[in-house]
Amino acid sequence: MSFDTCGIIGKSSALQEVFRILAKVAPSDSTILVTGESGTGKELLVRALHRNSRRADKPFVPINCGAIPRELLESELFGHEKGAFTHAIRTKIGRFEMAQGGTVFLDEIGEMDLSLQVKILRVLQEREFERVGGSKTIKADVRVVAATNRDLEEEVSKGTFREDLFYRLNVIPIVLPPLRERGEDVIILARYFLKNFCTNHRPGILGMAEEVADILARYSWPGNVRELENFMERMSILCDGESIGLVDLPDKILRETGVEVPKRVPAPADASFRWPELKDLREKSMGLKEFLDHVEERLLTEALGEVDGIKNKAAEVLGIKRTTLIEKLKKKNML
Amino acid sequence: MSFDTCGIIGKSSALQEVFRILAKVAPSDSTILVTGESGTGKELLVRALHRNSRRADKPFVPINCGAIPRELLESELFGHEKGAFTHAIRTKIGRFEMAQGGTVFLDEIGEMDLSLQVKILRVLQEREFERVGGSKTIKADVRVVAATNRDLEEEVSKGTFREDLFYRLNVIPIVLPPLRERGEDVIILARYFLKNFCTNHRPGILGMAEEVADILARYSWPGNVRELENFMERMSILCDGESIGLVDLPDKILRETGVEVPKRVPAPADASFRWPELKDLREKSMGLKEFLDHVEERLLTEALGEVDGIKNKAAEVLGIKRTTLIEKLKKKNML
DNA sequence: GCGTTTCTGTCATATTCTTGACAGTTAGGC
DNA sequence: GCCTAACTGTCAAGAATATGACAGAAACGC
Repeated sequence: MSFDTCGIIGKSSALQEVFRILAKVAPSDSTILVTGESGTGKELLVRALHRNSRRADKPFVPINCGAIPRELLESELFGHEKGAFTHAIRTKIGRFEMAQGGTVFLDEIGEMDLSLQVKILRVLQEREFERVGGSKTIKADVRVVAATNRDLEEEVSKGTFREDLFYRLNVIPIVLPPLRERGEDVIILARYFLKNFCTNHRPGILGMAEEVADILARYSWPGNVRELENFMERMSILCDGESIGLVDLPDKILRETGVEVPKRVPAPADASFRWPELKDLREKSMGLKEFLDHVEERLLTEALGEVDGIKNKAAEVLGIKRTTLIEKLKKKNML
Repeated sequence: MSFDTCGIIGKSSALQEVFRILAKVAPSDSTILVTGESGTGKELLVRALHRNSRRADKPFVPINCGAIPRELLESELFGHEKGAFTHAIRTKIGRFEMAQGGTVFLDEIGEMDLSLQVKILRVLQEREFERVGGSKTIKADVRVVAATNRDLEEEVSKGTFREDLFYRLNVIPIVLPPLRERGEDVIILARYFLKNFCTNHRPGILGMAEEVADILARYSWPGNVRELENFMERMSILCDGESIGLVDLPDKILRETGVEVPKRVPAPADASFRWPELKDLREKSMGLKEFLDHVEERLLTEALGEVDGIKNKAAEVLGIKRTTLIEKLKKKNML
């Protein structure tokens, strides 16, 4: 579908469904409301939306409505004229103006003051606004995307969120699934983060045993992707060996997933991995190229075996193109 | 020096010295006497000589003087006319005639009858001979190379070898060193043979631990290269595992080299080699290419470390060209 | 010093590898 | 049957790699 996912990683059907919707709505200018638990990557999603819209080369202006004191938020959004209030020393451009032609991302819109909600509503309906303390009306050629982790319908019934604004925003609702519902993605993301942290902050490479990956996949990740990312960073710093083992996992995760901690006693190290060394080349009387070829051949064979000879899948497992795999097999007379 | 060694393998200074001489004398037509224990590869050496001579595209005719009954040897060498003796049903061309323009290799010349020695001498001096029972004198445009594992000087003093022939042959003496004096070559050859037998008669690859190689290098190899070759073939058939271990070596060799057999008990398998598997890629979240690159990088680093950063030597250790090594380092930002 | 050897990096060339585009097969689903 | 989806191999072009030829720098012997 040629949709730029801008670094959002995952293959779960839940996520793919989100991408499907996103690809459909991105080209239009419709207002979008993204809902999802905190840490599910809402901002990333909206960035992707922007990048795939007609406004991609115009500004993307995110603003976290929950992080800014309500007194300041208005002038932040709309700007203010000089002398509008104390400290308003000079005229200031607001986010909506900065975003001309582009996209404004209102994060945590559920935190927004009722009084401000009206002004946002006006922007959505009339496509215009005024700076704080200003009288000139400014046209707003912006696409508005909002996000929240609250249940806005509930806020509406509690009276803390304007019903009319909710309906305006909720033209296209997109629900970002929590990590725990993205199955396989946990492992993909975990390995991705681990690798990232290693290349940046570590000599050598820290691996993760498959049993460990399985446990992580079963954990609930209440903090979603953000929690996972932090967790992998911690692991990359704390673990010394070649690979993250069961013993390295914090009790919290082990308890929740109900794993018997095998104690640090056994250390079987039966057939654990060891990077090939020069002496291994010598032992097999191979040159570098021949050795690498042989390693490659073994991996090709194993990959093919694992997927019943389906070259298509084997190539994916190996992270190479199918045609590349075929050419390799040809070269090695395995075809 | 661009000398084609025709499959003679080794780097020992003893052997290099032989090559040096060989390269010098090959282009000339001088008679050569190769001395060396049995199994040192005399025939191979003479073939190399021939191939590097001006006669390379003419016949190379070897004849083992010790293997042919003396009654037959003469007619074998010089041919015979029809009816020269019983069974001489038809005229037969001898080896010297076959070799016209090429090289005749008289192996085990020490075994040759005194009466025949005279005729060889005539070939060397007059460059001519007659077929057995023939009267026509035939010109012999051949280069003669002789070899023996006996001490010809001793044979001369015992009276079993003609002094004049000895001096004629011994124009250029080449002494092929016994394997036990070729140090490092034992290991090179052992690995070479092992690899050969494996590719031909075995699924998979049998390696040889470095400790084993060290022991082989210390053994005396009375049968020289031939014994070593046979031995490696035996190993390739008898050993089951990934690699030849101390326990696989016959007592004879262990006793001679004074090695304590560590019994079959321990089997520590501490950090023994294991070919990388698919799960190792997954554990490190690498694709095939990235993984191989990483293995390569580690090996490059290790090789460089082993030779104090001398890229020239590192390349040799790895069995690649120096320039290739440099390009690889460049690509990996290690330069 | 000076000649010789050894090691070095660069560069152009030849070779090999990778991949996208294509077209043909097979296997179900209906 | 027919359609779709997944899998297959081929091929050409572009990217990447390997290597021979070169020339400059260090090391060595004398």
